[in-house]
Amino acid sequence: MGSLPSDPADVSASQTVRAQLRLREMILDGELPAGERISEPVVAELTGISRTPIRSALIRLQEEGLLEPIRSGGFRVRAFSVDEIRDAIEVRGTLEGLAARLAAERGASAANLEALTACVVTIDRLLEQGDPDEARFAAYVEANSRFHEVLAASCESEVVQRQVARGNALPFASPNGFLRVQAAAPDAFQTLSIANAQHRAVVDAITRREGARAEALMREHARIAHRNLQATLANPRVVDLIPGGRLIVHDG
Amino acid sequence: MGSLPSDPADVSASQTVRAQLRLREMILDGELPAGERISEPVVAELTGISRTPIRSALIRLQEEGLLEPIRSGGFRVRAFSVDEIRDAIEVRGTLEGLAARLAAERGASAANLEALTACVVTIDRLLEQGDPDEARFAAYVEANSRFHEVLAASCESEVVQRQVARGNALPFASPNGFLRVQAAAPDAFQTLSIANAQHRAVVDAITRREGARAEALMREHARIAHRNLQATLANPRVVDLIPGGRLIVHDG
DNA sequence: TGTCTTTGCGATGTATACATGTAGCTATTC
DNA sequence: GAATAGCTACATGTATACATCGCAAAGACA
Repeated sequence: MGSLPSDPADVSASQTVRAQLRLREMILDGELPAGERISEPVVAELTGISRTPIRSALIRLQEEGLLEPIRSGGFRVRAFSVDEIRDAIEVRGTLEGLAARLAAERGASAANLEALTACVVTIDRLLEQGDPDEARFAAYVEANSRFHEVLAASCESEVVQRQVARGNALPFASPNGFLRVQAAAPDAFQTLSIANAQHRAVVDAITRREGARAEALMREHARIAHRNLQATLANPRVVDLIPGGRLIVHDG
Repeated sequence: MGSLPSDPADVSASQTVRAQLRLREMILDGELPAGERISEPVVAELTGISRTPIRSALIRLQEEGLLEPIRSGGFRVRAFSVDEIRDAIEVRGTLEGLAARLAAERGASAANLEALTACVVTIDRLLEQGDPDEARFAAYVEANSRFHEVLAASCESEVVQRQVARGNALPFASPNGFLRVQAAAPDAFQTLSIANAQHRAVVDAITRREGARAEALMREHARIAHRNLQATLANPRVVDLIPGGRLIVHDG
């Protein structure tokens, strides 16, 4: 009842889930700065949610990797070095590569292959339309998201799917993490075209049961994010285009 | 105060940690059978710990993969199909392979390389002594554990290390999961020798900065567990030799 | 003036009380 | 006899009260 009515997607969910969503949002938006201790009473007051559900949410966010425990108790918002982001991207690529390989070796269902193809086609059409406006960009994010989601599901392994989701948990590691800066780059069209060509090639590899090829492609596909990371660092003004950009610590 | 004095490793830790350790133990020992809902008041009574820390522990164990949420609320002990265990082993191999590759490509520290070699030498000496008694087996477990631990640390990446730890979280996926059944097999000496030869080869590959070789070796190394899993299924009497063996559900 | 000590505030960790919702059982009716 | 409806009991989700521990600030003493 105490929760603000402006909160989105907060209806008909438990306080714990609401707290988790809200806190993640606050962290990614920089309302809770990196390195700062999270005070339970303060965020309880801020969100209008009592301490108990806040507590549960904090534990989940720690497991998620967004928070780190403090020795004397409680949590603080984690800061991410460039090296850590690079490694997180590599982890995602490796896990998505595993999913692709297993999908190829074990055979993906016709439904999943169709869904993957549909995503590729959608993205191709969007790219044909030239410079993206906000609506087309949202459609692109949606299709890209769905491609990676269906791919993880294509190996029909809950265990793998779960682990891939964990690999994507860090905001910078997610397939959509750097999408906004990617789309804002001068060579955006080319990069996005290459990315979608990789999508298409992966679907082809899975269809032909070529596991090693599918795996290598997904790994390389993830490494596009490395370039985007570099671009982000070179042009600090775009740091606010990526979720949680403020959490990046710029060390030597 | 209410906790049983017989509890091991329970001194000087928070109630939450105690609860997590104790609950994990109870699940792995079969005290809390797979599929059964975990009743907070019951385990609170059983452990002498109040509901709040129990709650925190349950959330952590869910993130760990040992529990699954129930739609109407609460958690139940997860059952693992043979396929899921197979996939979990594959995930571990993939992540340890990543760690090995990065260690090779980036170069491992002299200290880590020495520590890895020390583990290999220790295991070799233990194998030379013939049939293992309980003490030698414990030493073997210790050395094997340490090898995998140091390997994960050798890429100097907290992110990778963390993800490897997550991959090992499921009891069957851990490097030591099937060690007892492996040591009890008739061809135990040969299998353990092969495993240690793989250890040695990985160290060699990392030293020579041969990333692809190191990765392939760790993947194949993990797959030894597949054979052990088959052996376990063929001889149901050894199911109690592996931690959490009772959680395996035997479907067609 | 600097350092050490002490005091106080506020945080977390823990326990418990309360409300709501669900599942299972029983009784009644068709 | 079976099915349905209602009730009971117990579970979780939530809120809050309490104790302990850490940290910071202020004051006193050398």
